Amino acid sequence: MMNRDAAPTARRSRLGSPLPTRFYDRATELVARELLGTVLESSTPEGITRGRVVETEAYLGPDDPACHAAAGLTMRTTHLFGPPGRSYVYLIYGMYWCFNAVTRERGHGAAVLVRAVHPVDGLALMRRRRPNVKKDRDLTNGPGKLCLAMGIDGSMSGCSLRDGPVVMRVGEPVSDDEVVVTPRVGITQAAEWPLRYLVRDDPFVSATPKGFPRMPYRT
DNA sequence: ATCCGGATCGCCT
DNA sequence: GGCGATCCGGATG
Repeated sequence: MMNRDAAPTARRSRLGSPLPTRFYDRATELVARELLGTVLESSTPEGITRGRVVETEAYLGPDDPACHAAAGLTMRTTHLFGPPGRSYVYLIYGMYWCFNAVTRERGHGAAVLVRAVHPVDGLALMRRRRPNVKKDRDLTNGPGKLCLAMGIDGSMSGCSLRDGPVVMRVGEPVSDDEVVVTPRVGITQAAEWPLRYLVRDDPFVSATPKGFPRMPYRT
């Protein structure tokens, strides 16, 4: 019983270094694009899981009506307004966690939501954490799903992504021609803004809603 | 394959 | 008081 579903086949190469803090202190759209191909790692008492990032969304800050920063600095958005290179993990719909990497300078309030990863390590642990999932592709093809599979929750919000327990590492780069851009999923404000980035043809990318335009990536 | 409602609760108006 | 940066299961075509 190996690879019961299609293909957890992301390259199992040497472990990359944690991304430097300056990686995050740039335009959020660029960080979202360049986060594709990096490796998200989570360490918990149960073990380590890793996944290759295959889908992200940029949330630009106070002038982006879909971004939590648009509501100003509140208790919940403390870490969103913190320094770049840290996690911002928040609860949605009262029951799911969403993982973000904070971008820009401290106090700006921008971040990149990781929407899907392709499992690289700890697949057995991911399956154990999601006992009702039948096909491996449903383990991590959504922002709430990947947090469940990787054991990421609010206690990890605000952690340094160089020190853990959640770490982002250098991975196999994704070329521009593999990147597809669409509007962001599940929002009503600024619903047309093309700020979702995904790796074309990766089976772990979440579903693109009907009617969404798909654009090539243009620098 | 696609659509729809229910779950569940912290946060903001 | 109402609404989410969602997920899942059940109904429908």
